[in-house]
Amino acid sequence: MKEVRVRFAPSPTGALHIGGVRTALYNFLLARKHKGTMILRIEDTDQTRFVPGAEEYIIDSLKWAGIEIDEGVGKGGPHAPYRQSERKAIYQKYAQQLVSEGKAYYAFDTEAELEAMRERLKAQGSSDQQYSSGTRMQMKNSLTLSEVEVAEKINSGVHYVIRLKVPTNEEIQLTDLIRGEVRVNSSQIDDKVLMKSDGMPTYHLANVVDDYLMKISHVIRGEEWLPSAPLHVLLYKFLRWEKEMPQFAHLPLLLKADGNGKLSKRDADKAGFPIFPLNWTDPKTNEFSTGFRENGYLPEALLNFLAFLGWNPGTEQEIFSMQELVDTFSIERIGKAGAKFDIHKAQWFNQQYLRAKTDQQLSAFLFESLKKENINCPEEKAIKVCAALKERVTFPQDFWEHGKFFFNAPTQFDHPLIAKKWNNDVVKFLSAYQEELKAQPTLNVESAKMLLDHTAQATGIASGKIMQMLRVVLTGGAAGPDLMQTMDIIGKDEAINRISFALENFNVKIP
RNA sequence: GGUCCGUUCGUCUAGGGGUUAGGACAUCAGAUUUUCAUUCUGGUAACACGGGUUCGAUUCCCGUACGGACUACCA
Repeated sequence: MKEVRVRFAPSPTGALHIGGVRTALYNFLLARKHKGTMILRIEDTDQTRFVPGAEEYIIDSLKWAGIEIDEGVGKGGPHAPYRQSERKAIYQKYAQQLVSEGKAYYAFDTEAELEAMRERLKAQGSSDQQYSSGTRMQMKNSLTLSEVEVAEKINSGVHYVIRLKVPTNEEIQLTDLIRGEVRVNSSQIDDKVLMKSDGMPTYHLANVVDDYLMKISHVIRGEEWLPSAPLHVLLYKFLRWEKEMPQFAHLPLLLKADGNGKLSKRDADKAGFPIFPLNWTDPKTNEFSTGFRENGYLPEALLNFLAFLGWNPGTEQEIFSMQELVDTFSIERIGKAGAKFDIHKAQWFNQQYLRAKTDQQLSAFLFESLKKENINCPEEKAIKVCAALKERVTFPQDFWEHGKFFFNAPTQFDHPLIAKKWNNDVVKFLSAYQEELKAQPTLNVESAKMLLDHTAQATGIASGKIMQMLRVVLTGGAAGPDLMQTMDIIGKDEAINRISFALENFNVKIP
């Protein structure tokens, strides 16, 4: 097998879509598996759609996700430059070659003339309104104009494009690694523009030329490219690069979770989950979008989730480290059908990955939140808090969200619950418990529990009857981690303070 | 409209001419627990439809339906 060289080739027209991350991932996995090379190429041939910052965003996103680039933009390499806008002359050369060999031609039609053609064909009831073998002889191009006219036009600076002269009625066949044989009759393909009037190539030309020059072995891209793949095959043929033609693998699409259709930012917004890896503010519209990173998704969990959208190892293992993905991945096991994007599963992966970390690793997440809140905390306490909260957390920020009461006395209490459960027995029990706590030199999980049992005995009130109120008193809420553990973490003095506060303030409500 | 691609539980999917059609997420119920969560146990739930081929088809073939992509001097 020849050296595996794959490329991820986004265009810098905005934030990187999550589907793009998956495409990049599959490319990366194949490269790593075969000790090949992962290339990042920026396809910025459409100057009108260029968005400042998008390229950096793409690079940052891949870096965050752990998808490493071996060669390309931001990295350099033997085939530089890797930004297509900087390779204009190269495409120009091949386009000229095709023209001189009669495989492409100049076209001078204006937008209005193209529109008129489409309208005319439509009116005639023609099934397709393409600029193709059937219509090209009625248009203004170097096939219909004399050599002199063409030269005149070009010299006068009139805008023109170069179009591919697609042959009539020729069977074009390609083998897609995922879909098998795909056959298309060339009559279905229109005379695609290769060079635009601004001197830039279109995707089709640039893509084929670069893949050839950069010695790409596998083109792994989204299914939306399948219809134009035959055109690309034709280009390889016309350029006599058939032998070096890469293998194609067209990935199934990522679909929206409910209903049908391609996953879009709109759907994600509606369902309340991100679709971009990192936060992004569109410089043109100023529209802000949240990212997976800022929402608390761990990159390794997101990647694991993404890897399984369209691919599976055929075993029952679900949790895969990057290395395991590399070892197990194969194009043959990529499915054909589109996959709906279900954020629940992504959350489950996140939870799994979070739980697999040590309490100390987890404490780093808590410290991030504490820093924002300007709270100092010994590492020992942070670790204990994380241990207590570990099983009930999906995102890193949950440690703070679910554990605020470990650092600040609650200011809000579950009033309906208090109204229902606060009674004289509770007051009697908590008063006694408070006294026992005061008499105790140190408080830990064991002594808190021991004292609780002792208080129950002394007052004749079962501790089960007051536990929920004790929880509200200490944490403000009705649910949370083990109470004895909670008391151990907040400490003796704070526990006593919170009980006193409740005794003084909750008492009022008892008739 | 045309071309191309696709279709197994609600979702991600395994499987493949003869299976009790398997797993995971979600969901429901029970158990455990001082609450919630976790954990454990169990349950509901799928081969789009119609023809062939075959002793037998969810699996192979052909249609139909449905869905999707593409149909720009966008990628």
